[in-house]
Amino acid sequence: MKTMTRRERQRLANREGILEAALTIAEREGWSAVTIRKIADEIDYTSPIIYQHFDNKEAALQALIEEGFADLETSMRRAATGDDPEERLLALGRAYLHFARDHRRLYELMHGLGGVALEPSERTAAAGSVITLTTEAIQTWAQARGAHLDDLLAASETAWGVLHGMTTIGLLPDIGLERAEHLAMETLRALLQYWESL
Amino acid sequence: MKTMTRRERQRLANREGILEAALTIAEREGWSAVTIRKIADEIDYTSPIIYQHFDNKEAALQALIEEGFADLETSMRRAATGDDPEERLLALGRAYLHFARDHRRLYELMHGLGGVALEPSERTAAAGSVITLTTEAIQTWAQARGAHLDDLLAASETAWGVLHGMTTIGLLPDIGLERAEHLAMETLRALLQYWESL
DNA sequence: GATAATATTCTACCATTGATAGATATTTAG
DNA sequence: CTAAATATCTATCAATGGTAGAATATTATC
Repeated sequence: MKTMTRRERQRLANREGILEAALTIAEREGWSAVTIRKIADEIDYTSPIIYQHFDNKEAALQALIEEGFADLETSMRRAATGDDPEERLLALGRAYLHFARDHRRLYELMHGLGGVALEPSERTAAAGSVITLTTEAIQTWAQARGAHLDDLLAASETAWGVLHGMTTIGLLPDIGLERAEHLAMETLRALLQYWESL
Repeated sequence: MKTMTRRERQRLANREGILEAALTIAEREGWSAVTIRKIADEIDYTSPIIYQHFDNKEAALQALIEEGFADLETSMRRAATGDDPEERLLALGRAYLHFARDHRRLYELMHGLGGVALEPSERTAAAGSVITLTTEAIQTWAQARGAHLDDLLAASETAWGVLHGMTTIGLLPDIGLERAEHLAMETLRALLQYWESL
């Protein structure tokens, strides 16, 4: 009996268990309700345990952010499978919006929304691979189309800005992520046409 | 002597003084450093005074947000003076980015960044007039150009998303708001060209 | 199997925060 | 000059992030 409880605990009182618990609480009550004590409660431990796995609350959330960007990258990679370079770019964008729809709270955390203060620089670092992915897709598209894009990085940053901007307004109750996805797709189409015309 | 101090205090211990103090602290140390006690210190009072003017901390910040959107609207109105509808739209966008540059911290607060949790619905309400302004400018442009825009609101939301998205990435240290402004302008141009081609 | 060594977990505490009640000063009115 | 009204402060609360050290459980040693 006791051993059983013990084993159960072992399962939760590790890095991953703590992060899961934090995310669970955030999904229920938002990020500002995520406290060390509630996380500890969620995994049936007391608060000091958390500090054996993370230096502080911020470090734990930072870990979640990194996991989140890794997941986002995976989702985007999986989505961009088609042959048509333009369709692949749009699929990348759709995957981005779908990630936000399916992991709202995590998306909030990853972008400094939801009442958690985190250094922007650390968030940027985590976003790096997503940018790289987008840059590659744009480069492929530009080559296929014979478009002459002098600043590839700028194009990628622009796409990123568009996706994040539309997602942010899509998170507002009046607009919604479905509509935001539509707006984002149209904007991306507009950008591709524009780049092709340069 | 005492009267002097008294008068000095009177000047600060009102709604506006409190909001000014909060903003001052935020400019110095960021929003998560803005505490009731620090605000009180800044205006040479003790903390309970704040609650004579605002129900709670959130209400004070909400008031700042509303002031912020009103300021943003004013800035944008002032900027959009030219005759050419396209140039006016771009000027609107530039004014948006310039506002973020000149009032970084306030912009963060207005958009839920910087570690302050606020109901998105209230922020949306405050943003209403900016949307209206943009919508009008787009409508004028569409009429002048004979562009057939079936969903004017969608166009306006798109522009808003682009501006906010580019601003957000511009706030990141690696990119900067100057570059973000350039990217935003290009995207708006792309959108106008696209809308015209519909 | 008892006991010492080690690892694990908890209790008790600290300073800071948002917020409130009630005491104390200060101004105004009679 | 006193009394009512107003303005302000002190003292306190519960919740938070974080830490030290006590207590418990586990493992190794004899």
